[in-house]
Amino acid sequence: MAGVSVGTVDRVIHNRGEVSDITRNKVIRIIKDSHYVPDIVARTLASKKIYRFAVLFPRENPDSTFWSKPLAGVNKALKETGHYGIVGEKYLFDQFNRTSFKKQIDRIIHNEPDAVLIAPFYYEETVRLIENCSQRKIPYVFINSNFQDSSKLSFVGQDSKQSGYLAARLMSYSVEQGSRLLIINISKVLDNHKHILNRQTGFESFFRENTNHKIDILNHYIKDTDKNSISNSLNEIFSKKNEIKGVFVTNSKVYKIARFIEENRLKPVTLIGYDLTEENLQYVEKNIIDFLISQRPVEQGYGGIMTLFNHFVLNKRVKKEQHLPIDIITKENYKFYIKH
Amino acid sequence: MAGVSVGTVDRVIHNRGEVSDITRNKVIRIIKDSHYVPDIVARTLASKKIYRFAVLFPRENPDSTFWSKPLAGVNKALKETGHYGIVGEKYLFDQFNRTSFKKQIDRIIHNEPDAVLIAPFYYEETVRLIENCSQRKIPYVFINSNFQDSSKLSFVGQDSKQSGYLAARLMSYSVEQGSRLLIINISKVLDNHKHILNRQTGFESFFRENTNHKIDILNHYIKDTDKNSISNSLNEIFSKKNEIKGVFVTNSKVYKIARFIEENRLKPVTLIGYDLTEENLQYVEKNIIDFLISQRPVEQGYGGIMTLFNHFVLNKRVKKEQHLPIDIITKENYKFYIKH
DNA sequence: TATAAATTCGTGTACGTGCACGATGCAATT
DNA sequence: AATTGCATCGTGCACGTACACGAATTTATA
Repeated sequence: MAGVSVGTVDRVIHNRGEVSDITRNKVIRIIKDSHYVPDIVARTLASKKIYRFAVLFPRENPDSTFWSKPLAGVNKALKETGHYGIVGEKYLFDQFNRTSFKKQIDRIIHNEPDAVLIAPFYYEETVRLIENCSQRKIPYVFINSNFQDSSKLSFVGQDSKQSGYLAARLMSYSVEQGSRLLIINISKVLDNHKHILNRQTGFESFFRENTNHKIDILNHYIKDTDKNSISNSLNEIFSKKNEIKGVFVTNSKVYKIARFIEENRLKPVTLIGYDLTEENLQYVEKNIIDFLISQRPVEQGYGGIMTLFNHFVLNKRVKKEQHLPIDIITKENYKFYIKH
Repeated sequence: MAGVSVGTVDRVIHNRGEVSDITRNKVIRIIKDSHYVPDIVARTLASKKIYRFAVLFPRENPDSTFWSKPLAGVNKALKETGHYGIVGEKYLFDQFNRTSFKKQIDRIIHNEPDAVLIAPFYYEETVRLIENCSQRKIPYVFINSNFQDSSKLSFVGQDSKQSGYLAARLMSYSVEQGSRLLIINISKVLDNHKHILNRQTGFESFFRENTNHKIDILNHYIKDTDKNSISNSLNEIFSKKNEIKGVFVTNSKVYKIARFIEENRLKPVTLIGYDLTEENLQYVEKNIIDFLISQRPVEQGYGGIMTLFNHFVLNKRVKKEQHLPIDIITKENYKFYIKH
C-alpha cells in the first residue's frame, strides 16, 4: 500500500531507524487506517527473542506450605507461555533468613533478567532491588504483599485491610452483643509484613464503624510458634475467664490455635483465619475452624507471570493494582478451591 | 532420524494414511522416544483451519441480566483464541419461549459447526440437539445447568446441591434453635431447571443432617413475578406471624424479596440468594441481602470455550465435570468479583 | 513381458514476521 | 572526475508446520 517493501515496514514498526520521515509517516498512517495488528503467532515463530523473568519467592518450608501455591501458578503460566519464549528463573529464599533474601537479590542483579516478580519480604533489600531495576529499566511486579512504589509495573494480591474487614463481618453473624473477641498474631518475625497488620486493622475498624455491635476486642501476639509456647500463651488468655466467643487469626497459622482448642476441649468459638493449607482444612472438616479467607495463591503466581507476558509479548497495558477476590471458605465449598 | 522426509512424518502425525506400517511404526517410535511435541505456534501459522463453535445461550432480557456475563466470558475467550482460528457463532434465544429455543437449534443443526456450547433450557429440544451432534460426531459442552449424558464432552458450572447446602450453613450462623426459615422459588417457568431444585434440596438436607439445628422450614413458590403478585404472595406468609428468621431464594430474583422487605419495613431477616446482578448488589449495599452465592458466570462462558479450545487445538484431555467454586459474596468483598 | 494401477514417499510452496546483508542513490570529499 | 560516506531501502533466508503435487516403487492385470 505504501509502495515500500516489508523490510521498511518492519523498520517502522520496531523503530529501528533507517527510514526517512516521509515514508515513516506514510507507513504509520496506513497502519492506523487499515487497523493493522502484527500477527503474534507469526511473530513468535520468527523471533528468537527469549524473555527471562526472575521469580523471587520464599522457599516452601515445613512451617508453611503456602508458597508452593503461587509457585504452582507461576509454573502453570510458564507452561502456557513457553511457546512465546518466556522462561522463568526461580530465586527461592528462606523466609526467616534475611541474608538468604539478600543473596538471591544479588544473584538476580548479577544475572540481568528482563523482568522480576517479587515477594517483598524484607524492606531495605527490596528497596535496593527495585532501585537497581529502575535504573536499568527492568520492570518489576510485586506479589502477595504490596509496596508503596510508583514505578512498579503492577501489584498482584489481596486488599489485606478489606479482608480483615470481611472477617469481622463474618464474625458478627455468630457473636451477640457484648461478646469478647480475640485477635491473634502469630509469627516468628514481625517486621516484614505490613499486610498482616492491615488485616488486623480492617477487622478492628469493622466493629468500630458498625457501632450496633458492642464488642470487646483483645489483641494477642505469639512470637514463639512451637507447641508449648503457644499452649502457655493461650492458656493464660482462655483460663482467665472463658468468655471469648470468637478468634481471628491474622495468618495461616490458625490451625495451631484450632489444635489448642481441640486438645483442651474448650467451648466452641467462632474461629477465622487465612489460607487453604492442608493443616487448616483438617480443622475445617472438624468444624473447629469456621471460615478461612483465601488469597487465591495460585492465581497470584499465575497473574504475576501473565502480567509480564501481557506487557512484553502482547504489548497490553497492565493495571497497577490487581486485587484478587477475597474468597470465603467453609467446610461446604473448600473442595472446589483446591486442585490445579 | 527415521530416514524419511517431513512429509512422511506429517502423514504419520495426522493419520493421513499413505504410509507403510513399517515406516509408520518407526516414526511413532522416534516421536515417543524423543518426546517430540508439535509446535502449536508454527502449526497455527501454517494451518488455515478454522474452528466454528456454536454458542447456544439465552438472550439477555430485562428480567435477568445474568446471561450477559457468560457471554462476556465467551467473548473474552474468543479474543484470546482468535489467533488460533477459533470463531464463535452465537445463537441467542428467548429463555421464556420454547419455540425460540427450538428455532436456534434448527439453525445450529443446519449450519454444521465444529462444536456446540449449550445452555440446556428445554429438555426435549436439547435431547434432539445432542442426538444430532452425537450422530455427526460433533462434540458439545454444557454450561450452567448439567445434563445427564455420558457422551457430552464436558460440563462447566456449579454443583447446585452443594451450593444450597452451603447457603444453609451460612444461614445456620445467624439463626438460633427453633427458628422458622423460608425457601422461596420464584420463576415463571418451572419445568426447565433441575439445578434450581437441587439448590433447595441441598439447603434442606443441611438442616436434616445437622440435627443439632432444630429448624422449621417452609417452602413457597411464586409463579407470577410482577410486583403485585409477589407482594400479595409474601404478605400472606409474613403476616401470619412474623416469626421468619431467614429466607433463602433459590435464584437471582432475591432482589424482589429484598425490595418487599424494605418497602414493608419488616423485621430484618437473614436473606440469601444467588448471583451478583446490579439489582441484587443494591440490596447487599443496604444490608438487606446478607449473602449472595455466585456461580462465576464469566468463568463459565470462558471455561466453556476454553474447554473446546483445549480439545481441538491443544489436543488436551478435558474433564467431564468442571465444577467452579461456590463463591460467597458479601457487602465487603463483592467489588472484587465484578469487572472483567 | 509390458503395462496399468495402487501404494508409498519426497519436494516445493505457503503462512506472517524478524533480521542480516547488500543494493541504491545522493552528497561530501579528495 | 573519482572516491568515500551516509541515509535509505529491498531481498532473501529462517522459524516449524500443513498440504498439494508429482515422483518413485511395488503390485496387479492383460
